[in-house]
Amino acid sequence: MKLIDSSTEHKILEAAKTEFLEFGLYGARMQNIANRAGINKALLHYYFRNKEKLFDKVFESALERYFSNMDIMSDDRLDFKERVHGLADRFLDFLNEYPQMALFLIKEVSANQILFIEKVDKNLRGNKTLLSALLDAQQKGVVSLENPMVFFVQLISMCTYPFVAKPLFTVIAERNETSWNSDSLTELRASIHSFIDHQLNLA
Amino acid sequence: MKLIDSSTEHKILEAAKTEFLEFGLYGARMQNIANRAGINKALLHYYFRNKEKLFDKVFESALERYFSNMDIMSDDRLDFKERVHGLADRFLDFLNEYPQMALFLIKEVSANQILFIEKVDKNLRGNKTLLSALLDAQQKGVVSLENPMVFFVQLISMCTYPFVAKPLFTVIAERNETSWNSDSLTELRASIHSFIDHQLNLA
DNA sequence: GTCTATAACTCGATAGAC
DNA sequence: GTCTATCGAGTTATAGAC
Repeated sequence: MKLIDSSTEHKILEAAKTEFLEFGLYGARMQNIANRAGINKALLHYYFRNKEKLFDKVFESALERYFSNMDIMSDDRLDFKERVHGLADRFLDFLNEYPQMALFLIKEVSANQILFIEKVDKNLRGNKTLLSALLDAQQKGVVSLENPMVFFVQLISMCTYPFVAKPLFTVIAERNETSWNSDSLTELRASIHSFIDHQLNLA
Repeated sequence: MKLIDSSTEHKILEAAKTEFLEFGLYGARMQNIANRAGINKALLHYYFRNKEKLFDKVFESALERYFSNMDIMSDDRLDFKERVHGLADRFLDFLNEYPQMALFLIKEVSANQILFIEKVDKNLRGNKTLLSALLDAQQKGVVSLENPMVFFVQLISMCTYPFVAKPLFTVIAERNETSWNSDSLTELRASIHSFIDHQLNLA
């Protein structure tokens, strides 16, 4: 693990991240990445050999950032329900900061499922994820859910899809003389917390 | 409105639909579409002039199919709550039949929001949509929601994202020795109906 | 390491025969 | 209407000078 990236390499990765997040693997242009980084195309190949390898690096770091939110599921200072609430908040904050991230990950995971499986294993070895924590808590009687997998899917869906489909929701809201903005997001967050409480208290 | 498409034109549209749904506007290849249709590239241009015009036709018919699910919001035989339940079922059935449709629409709407706005107006003139029906019902006191827009977003998210992110959920489920299959979908459906009941009965 | 110049290739589109 | 052949724009990738 290098502590300081060579400045050029770092600039390229930042530029590539911006470009790939916006346009995806096939839509992105090596020329644009070079321009953003303030260098020329040949250097991209000097540092990363080809487009796919460069993309891989970006994809990997995006996945890493995404899964780093799961840390909270192992936080000893919190009880189980607090962890679930905390994770929902983390996801919402994360996607609010990087709104393109959700669609990017979904698009590329769908396009290349095998690459994704490999990388997930790399990122998650040993760490608790939401689903494994839910199954665990269910088995130990900490919570009593109808179906942990369904709860998991619903929760992730409510946290993620609003960002994935933001353009669609914005248009539909405007057509109906209402809006989908940061205030709505605050209210969505509150409603998601109610949902969690309601589901986890069915015990 | 032609009753019988010339066979070639119809074959091209079917082939284009398959290709565009899988790869999107930029990922799709005219050569692949020609191969699927059993003809050659030149004929694609003879019938549809260029790639974008062909895509437009496919996109438009996908949108039309998607919004046709909204019919139920104007069904006089049902009361308001039945309509909402019915619409959720329709969406789940629709996406179960065309699982790639959700991601396709999202990708292309995000990539070309303006085209989408035009086409939405074309598809929706006069018809009730879920959101407009919710706002209406709220105003008339038929239901009493905390925030109709938030409920709308949550409901659509729970119905749609499980299909958008199916590859992701499948992988994560397998990692945890459980599964995400058609049985899970039945249980998801039940849970969504509970959610609707719970939200609409807060009055 | 960084640059310029260009090779090699992909792909949408068109010309023109049948 | 349908085909073969080919053009030309746009892109990734490489050769080679500095």
